[in-house]
Amino acid sequence: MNAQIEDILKRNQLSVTSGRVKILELFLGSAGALSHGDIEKKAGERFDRVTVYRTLQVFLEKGIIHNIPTSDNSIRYALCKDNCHAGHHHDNHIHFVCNDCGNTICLENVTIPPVKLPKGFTSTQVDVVVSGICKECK
Amino acid sequence: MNAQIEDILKRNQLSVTSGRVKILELFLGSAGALSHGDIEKKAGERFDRVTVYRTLQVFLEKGIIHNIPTSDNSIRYALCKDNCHAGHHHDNHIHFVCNDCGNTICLENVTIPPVKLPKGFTSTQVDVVVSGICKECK
DNA sequence: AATATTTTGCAACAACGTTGCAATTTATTA
DNA sequence: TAATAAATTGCAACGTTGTTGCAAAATATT
Ligand SMILES: [Mn+2]
Ligand SMILES: [Mn+2]
Ligand SMILES: [Zn+2]
Ligand SMILES: [Zn+2]
Repeated sequence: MNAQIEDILKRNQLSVTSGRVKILELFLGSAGALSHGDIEKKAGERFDRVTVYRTLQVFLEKGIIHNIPTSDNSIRYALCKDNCHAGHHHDNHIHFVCNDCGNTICLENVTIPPVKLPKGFTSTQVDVVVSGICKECK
Repeated sequence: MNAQIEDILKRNQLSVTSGRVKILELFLGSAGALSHGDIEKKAGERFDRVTVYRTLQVFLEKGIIHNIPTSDNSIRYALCKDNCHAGHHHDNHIHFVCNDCGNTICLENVTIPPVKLPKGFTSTQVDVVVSGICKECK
Protein backbone atom coordinates (compact mmCIF):
# COMPACT_ATOMS: atom_id res chain seq x y z
CA MET A 1 0.00 0.00 0.00
CA ASN A 2 1.07 3.53 -0.75
CA ALA A 3 3.21 4.78 2.13
CA GLN A 4 2.16 8.35 1.57
CA ILE A 5 -1.46 7.47 2.13
CA GLU A 6 -0.77 5.52 5.29
CA ASP A 7 1.25 8.47 6.51
CA ILE A 8 -1.59 10.92 5.92
CA LEU A 9 -3.98 8.77 7.91
CA LYS A 10 -1.61 8.03 10.79
CA ARG A 11 -0.56 11.64 11.05
CA ASN A 12 -4.20 12.47 11.61
CA GLN A 13 -4.85 9.70 14.12
CA LEU A 14 -7.14 7.84 11.78
CA SER A 15 -7.37 4.08 11.44
CA VAL A 16 -6.05 2.81 8.14
CA THR A 17 -9.08 1.27 6.46
CA SER A 18 -9.60 0.19 2.90
CA GLY A 19 -12.28 2.78 2.35
CA ARG A 20 -10.16 5.68 3.47
CA VAL A 21 -7.19 4.41 1.51
CA LYS A 22 -9.30 4.05 -1.61
CA ILE A 23 -10.68 7.57 -1.35
CA LEU A 24 -7.23 9.04 -0.79
CA GLU A 25 -6.01 7.10 -3.82
CA LEU A 26 -8.78 8.67 -5.86
CA PHE A 27 -7.81 12.16 -4.72
CA LEU A 28 -4.13 11.58 -5.35
CA GLY A 29 -4.84 10.15 -8.78
CA SER A 30 -7.20 12.89 -9.87
CA ALA A 31 -6.22 16.11 -11.57
CA GLY A 32 -9.17 18.03 -10.26
CA ALA A 33 -11.52 18.20 -7.34
CA LEU A 34 -14.06 15.47 -6.72
CA SER A 35 -17.67 15.61 -5.65
CA HIS A 36 -19.32 13.05 -3.45
CA GLY A 37 -20.93 11.61 -6.56
CA ASP A 38 -17.63 11.38 -8.43
CA ILE A 39 -16.14 9.40 -5.60
CA GLU A 40 -19.05 7.05 -5.38
CA LYS A 41 -18.81 6.31 -9.10
CA LYS A 42 -15.04 5.96 -9.23
CA ALA A 43 -14.85 3.82 -6.14
CA GLY A 44 -17.16 1.27 -7.72
CA GLU A 45 -19.69 -0.71 -5.77
CA ARG A 46 -17.29 -1.52 -3.02
CA PHE A 47 -18.27 1.16 -0.56
CA ASP A 48 -21.51 2.17 0.96
CA ARG A 49 -22.77 5.66 0.25
CA VAL A 50 -22.79 6.37 3.95
CA THR A 51 -19.14 5.47 4.28
CA VAL A 52 -18.23 7.97 1.62
CA TYR A 53 -20.19 10.70 3.37
CA ARG A 54 -18.59 9.89 6.70
CA THR A 55 -15.10 9.65 5.25
CA LEU A 56 -15.35 13.02 3.51
CA GLN A 57 -16.63 14.55 6.71
CA VAL A 58 -13.74 13.19 8.75
CA PHE A 59 -11.17 14.25 6.13
CA LEU A 60 -12.68 17.72 6.15
CA GLU A 61 -12.56 17.96 9.93
CA LYS A 62 -8.97 16.81 10.02
CA GLY A 63 -7.94 19.25 7.34
CA ILE A 64 -6.93 16.53 4.89
CA ILE A 65 -9.24 17.96 2.25
CA HIS A 66 -10.90 21.31 1.70
CA ASN A 67 -14.16 22.05 -0.04
CA ILE A 68 -14.93 24.33 -2.92
CA PRO A 69 -18.22 26.22 -3.01
CA THR A 70 -20.40 25.87 -6.09
CA SER A 71 -23.63 27.25 -7.45
CA ASP A 72 -25.07 23.92 -8.38
CA ASN A 73 -25.50 22.07 -5.11
CA SER A 74 -22.58 19.74 -5.59
CA ILE A 75 -19.70 20.62 -3.33
CA ARG A 76 -16.28 19.60 -4.62
CA TYR A 77 -13.40 18.42 -2.49
CA ALA A 78 -9.66 18.56 -3.03
CA LEU A 79 -6.60 17.47 -1.09
CA CYS A 80 -4.90 20.06 1.04
CA LYS A 81 -1.29 20.38 0.01
CA ASP A 82 -0.05 22.24 3.01
CA ASN A 83 -0.25 21.02 6.53
CA CYS A 84 -3.78 22.04 7.22
CA HIS A 85 -5.49 21.20 10.45
CA ALA A 86 -9.04 21.03 11.67
CA GLY A 87 -10.67 24.35 10.83
CA HIS A 88 -7.29 25.91 10.25
CA HIS A 89 -6.37 25.80 6.62
CA HIS A 90 -3.29 27.24 5.05
CA ASP A 91 -4.50 26.80 1.51
CA ASN A 92 -4.59 30.19 -0.04
CA HIS A 93 -5.33 29.54 -3.66
CA ILE A 94 -8.22 30.16 -6.01
CA HIS A 95 -10.35 27.56 -7.75
CA PHE A 96 -11.23 27.25 -11.38
CA VAL A 97 -14.32 25.59 -12.83
CA CYS A 98 -14.25 24.82 -16.55
CA ASN A 99 -17.58 25.38 -18.25
CA ASP A 100 -16.56 22.98 -20.99
CA CYS A 101 -15.10 19.86 -19.37
CA GLY A 102 -16.65 20.56 -15.99
CA ASN A 103 -13.40 20.01 -14.13
CA THR A 104 -12.76 21.92 -10.97
CA ILE A 105 -9.13 22.51 -10.16
CA CYS A 106 -7.01 24.15 -7.53
CA LEU A 107 -4.81 26.86 -9.01
CA GLU A 108 -2.12 26.44 -6.38
CA ASN A 109 -0.06 29.26 -7.81
CA VAL A 110 -2.75 31.89 -7.89
CA THR A 111 -3.14 33.36 -4.44
CA ILE A 112 -6.31 34.89 -3.09
CA PRO A 113 -6.24 38.62 -3.80
CA PRO A 114 -6.70 40.99 -0.84
CA VAL A 115 -10.28 42.11 -0.26
CA LYS A 116 -11.06 45.36 1.51
CA LEU A 117 -14.20 44.95 3.58
CA PRO A 118 -16.45 47.75 4.83
CA LYS A 119 -15.93 48.96 8.39
CA GLY A 120 -17.21 46.53 10.99
CA PHE A 121 -16.75 43.36 8.96
CA THR A 122 -14.05 40.85 9.78
CA SER A 123 -13.11 37.97 7.57
CA THR A 124 -11.95 34.50 8.46
CA GLN A 125 -12.00 33.00 4.99
CA VAL A 126 -12.12 34.13 1.39
CA ASP A 127 -13.23 31.81 -1.39
CA VAL A 128 -12.57 32.72 -4.98
CA VAL A 129 -14.13 30.56 -7.67
CA VAL A 130 -13.41 31.51 -11.25
CA SER A 131 -15.33 29.91 -14.06
CA GLY A 132 -14.44 29.90 -17.72
CA ILE A 133 -12.48 27.73 -20.13
CA CYS A 134 -9.50 25.78 -18.92
CA LYS A 135 -6.12 25.28 -20.52
CA GLU A 136 -7.06 21.85 -21.87
CA CYS A 137 -10.35 22.88 -23.44
CA LYS A 138 -9.17 26.08 -25.03
CA MET B 1 -49.80 46.04 -5.67
CA ASN B 2 -46.27 47.38 -5.69
CA ALA B 3 -45.63 49.06 -9.04
CA GLN B 4 -41.93 48.29 -8.90
CA ILE B 5 -42.62 44.59 -8.75
CA GLU B 6 -45.08 44.67 -11.61
CA ASP B 7 -42.52 46.61 -13.58
CA ILE B 8 -39.81 44.03 -12.99
CA LEU B 9 -42.05 41.25 -14.22
CA LYS B 10 -43.40 43.08 -17.26
CA ARG B 11 -39.94 44.25 -18.27
CA ASN B 12 -38.95 40.61 -18.38
CA GLN B 13 -42.01 39.44 -20.30
CA LEU B 14 -43.32 37.47 -17.37
CA SER B 15 -46.96 37.11 -16.39
CA VAL B 16 -47.79 38.87 -13.16
CA THR B 17 -48.83 36.11 -10.83
CA SER B 18 -49.32 36.10 -7.09
CA GLY B 19 -46.46 33.65 -6.57
CA ARG B 20 -43.94 35.71 -8.47
CA VAL B 21 -45.11 38.91 -6.79
CA LYS B 22 -44.82 37.31 -3.36
CA ILE B 23 -41.30 36.08 -3.98
CA LEU B 24 -40.19 39.46 -5.29
CA GLU B 25 -41.73 41.06 -2.20
CA LEU B 26 -39.65 38.74 -0.05
CA PHE B 27 -36.46 39.67 -1.87
CA LEU B 28 -37.21 43.39 -1.73
CA GLY B 29 -38.02 43.16 1.96
CA SER B 30 -34.98 41.14 2.92
CA ALA B 31 -31.61 42.55 3.91
CA GLY B 32 -29.71 39.51 2.76
CA ALA B 33 -29.83 36.73 0.25
CA LEU B 34 -32.44 34.00 0.47
CA SER B 35 -32.21 30.27 -0.05
CA HIS B 36 -34.96 28.19 -1.52
CA GLY B 37 -35.78 27.02 1.98
CA ASP B 38 -35.95 30.56 3.35
CA ILE B 39 -38.45 31.48 0.68
CA GLU B 40 -40.59 28.45 1.30
CA LYS B 41 -40.76 29.26 5.00
CA LYS B 42 -41.36 32.98 4.63
CA ALA B 43 -43.97 32.54 1.94
CA GLY B 44 -46.05 30.40 4.22
CA GLU B 45 -48.16 27.53 3.03
CA ARG B 46 -49.53 29.44 0.11
CA PHE B 47 -47.22 28.17 -2.59
CA ASP B 48 -46.22 24.78 -3.74
CA ARG B 49 -42.56 23.82 -3.43
CA VAL B 50 -42.43 23.23 -7.15
CA THR B 51 -43.65 26.74 -7.89
CA VAL B 52 -40.82 28.19 -5.82
CA TYR B 53 -38.26 26.09 -7.69
CA ARG B 54 -39.68 27.11 -11.03
CA THR B 55 -39.94 30.76 -10.11
CA LEU B 56 -36.35 30.96 -8.92
CA GLN B 57 -35.24 29.25 -12.09
CA VAL B 58 -37.10 31.72 -14.29
CA PHE B 59 -35.84 34.71 -12.31
CA LEU B 60 -32.32 33.39 -12.66
CA GLU B 61 -32.67 32.91 -16.40
CA LYS B 62 -34.09 36.39 -16.84
CA GLY B 63 -31.35 37.96 -14.78
CA ILE B 64 -33.72 39.21 -12.10
CA ILE B 65 -31.73 37.42 -9.41
CA HIS B 66 -28.22 36.03 -9.17
CA ASN B 67 -26.99 33.13 -7.10
CA ILE B 68 -24.24 32.92 -4.56
CA PRO B 69 -22.16 29.75 -4.27
CA THR B 70 -21.87 28.08 -0.88
CA SER B 71 -20.11 25.16 0.69
CA ASP B 72 -23.16 23.77 2.42
CA ASN B 73 -25.48 22.70 -0.35
CA SER B 74 -27.87 25.61 -0.03
CA ILE B 75 -27.52 28.12 -2.82
CA ARG B 76 -28.54 31.65 -1.91
CA TYR B 77 -30.24 34.10 -4.24
CA ALA B 78 -30.28 37.89 -4.29
CA LEU B 79 -31.88 40.53 -6.46
CA CYS B 80 -29.78 41.98 -9.22
CA LYS B 81 -29.54 45.72 -8.82
CA ASP B 82 -28.24 46.53 -12.23
CA ASN B 83 -30.03 45.75 -15.44
CA CYS B 84 -28.86 42.19 -15.73
CA HIS B 85 -30.07 39.93 -18.51
CA ALA B 86 -30.16 36.23 -19.13
CA GLY B 87 -26.65 34.92 -18.63
CA HIS B 88 -25.26 38.41 -18.82
CA HIS B 89 -24.87 39.89 -15.38
CA HIS B 90 -23.42 43.25 -14.56
CA ASP B 91 -23.20 42.59 -10.85
CA ASN B 92 -19.61 42.88 -9.90
CA HIS B 93 -19.63 42.71 -6.14
CA ILE B 94 -18.47 40.28 -3.52
CA HIS B 95 -20.62 38.36 -1.07
CA PHE B 96 -20.29 38.06 2.66
CA VAL B 97 -21.50 35.19 4.82
CA CYS B 98 -21.68 35.83 8.55
CA ASN B 99 -20.64 32.85 10.65
CA ASP B 100 -22.65 34.19 13.55
CA CYS B 101 -26.07 35.24 12.26
CA GLY B 102 -25.82 33.19 9.09
CA ASN B 103 -26.87 36.07 6.86
CA THR B 104 -25.50 36.26 3.36
CA ILE B 105 -25.29 39.74 1.94
CA CYS B 106 -24.22 41.47 -1.23
CA LEU B 107 -21.48 43.99 -0.57
CA GLU B 108 -22.48 46.20 -3.47
CA ASN B 109 -19.61 48.58 -2.88
CA VAL B 110 -16.83 46.03 -2.83
CA THR B 111 -15.90 45.14 -6.37
CA ILE B 112 -14.40 41.87 -7.44
CA PRO B 113 -10.61 42.18 -7.38
CA PRO B 114 -8.72 41.34 -10.58
CA VAL B 115 -7.45 37.77 -10.77
CA LYS B 116 -4.47 36.85 -12.91
CA LEU B 117 -4.98 33.37 -14.36
CA PRO B 118 -2.26 31.07 -15.68
CA LYS B 119 -1.65 31.05 -19.41
CA GLY B 120 -4.35 29.26 -21.36
CA PHE B 121 -7.21 29.92 -18.94
CA THR B 122 -9.98 32.36 -19.75
CA SER B 123 -12.54 33.52 -17.27
CA THR B 124 -16.19 34.37 -17.76
CA GLN B 125 -17.13 34.83 -14.13
CA VAL B 126 -15.45 35.36 -10.79
CA ASP B 127 -17.24 34.64 -7.53
CA VAL B 128 -15.81 35.92 -4.27
CA VAL B 129 -17.43 34.74 -1.06
CA VAL B 130 -15.97 36.07 2.17
CA SER B 131 -16.99 34.55 5.47
CA GLY B 132 -16.47 36.04 8.89
CA ILE B 133 -18.37 38.27 11.29
CA CYS B 134 -20.69 40.94 9.98
CA LYS B 135 -21.15 44.50 11.09
CA GLU B 136 -24.24 43.66 13.13
CA CYS B 137 -22.77 40.71 14.99
CA LYS B 138 -19.45 42.25 15.84
C1' DA C 1 -66.51 37.94 -23.14
C1' DA C 2 -64.34 34.28 -25.52
C1' DT C 3 -60.14 32.21 -26.60
C1' DA C 4 -55.29 31.28 -26.39
C1' DT C 5 -51.33 31.05 -23.58
C1' DT C 6 -48.99 30.53 -19.43
C1' DT C 7 -48.58 29.14 -14.83
C1' DT C 8 -49.78 26.38 -10.96
C1' DG C 9 -50.58 22.39 -7.89
C1' DC C 10 -50.62 17.71 -7.44
C1' DA C 11 -48.75 13.27 -7.65
C1' DA C 12 -45.24 10.42 -8.27
C1' DC C 13 -40.63 9.79 -8.42
C1' DA C 14 -35.40 10.13 -8.09
C1' DA C 15 -31.38 11.87 -5.80
C1' DC C 16 -29.18 13.33 -1.85
C1' DG C 17 -28.10 13.23 2.90
C1' DT C 18 -28.64 11.61 8.03
C1' DT C 19 -29.07 8.47 12.02
C1' DG C 20 -29.05 4.23 15.08
C1' DC C 21 -27.35 -0.05 15.61
C1' DA C 22 -25.29 -4.59 15.03
C1' DA C 23 -21.49 -6.80 12.55
C1' DT C 24 -16.96 -6.34 11.04
C1' DT C 25 -12.48 -4.48 10.92
C1' DT C 26 -8.58 -2.28 12.96
C1' DA C 27 -5.69 -1.12 16.86
C1' DT C 28 -3.99 -2.19 21.39
C1' DT C 29 -2.70 -5.05 25.09
C1' DA C 30 -1.03 -8.99 27.22
C1' DT D 1 0.48 -14.23 18.41
C1' DA D 2 -3.99 -14.33 20.65
C1' DA D 3 -7.35 -11.91 23.27
C1' DT D 4 -9.51 -7.68 24.08
C1' DA D 5 -10.82 -2.95 23.30
C1' DA D 6 -11.91 0.63 20.17
C1' DA D 7 -13.19 2.37 15.87
C1' DT D 8 -15.33 1.86 11.43
C1' DT D 9 -18.55 -0.05 8.26
C1' DG D 10 -22.89 -1.56 6.05
C1' DC D 11 -27.57 -1.87 6.38
C1' DA D 12 -32.07 -0.27 7.04
C1' DA D 13 -34.99 3.18 7.62
C1' DC D 14 -36.06 7.72 7.22
C1' DG D 15 -36.24 12.81 6.03
C1' DT D 16 -35.10 16.41 2.79
C1' DT D 17 -34.35 18.26 -1.62
C1' DG D 18 -35.06 18.58 -6.46
C1' DT D 19 -37.44 16.96 -11.05
C1' DT D 20 -41.12 15.75 -14.38
C1' DG D 21 -45.80 15.10 -16.65
C1' DC D 22 -50.16 16.53 -16.78
C1' DA D 23 -54.73 18.42 -15.83
C1' DA D 24 -56.79 22.50 -13.58
C1' DA D 25 -56.52 27.24 -12.79
C1' DA D 26 -54.96 31.79 -13.64
C1' DT D 27 -53.40 35.26 -16.73
C1' DA D 28 -52.96 37.54 -21.15
C1' DT D 29 -54.76 38.43 -25.73
C1' DT D 30 -58.23 39.00 -29.17
MN1 LIG E 1 -8.07 23.91 -3.58
MN1 LIG F 1 -25.03 39.78 -4.87
ZN1 LIG G 1 -11.91 22.26 -19.35
ZN1 LIG H 1 -23.94 38.45 11.36
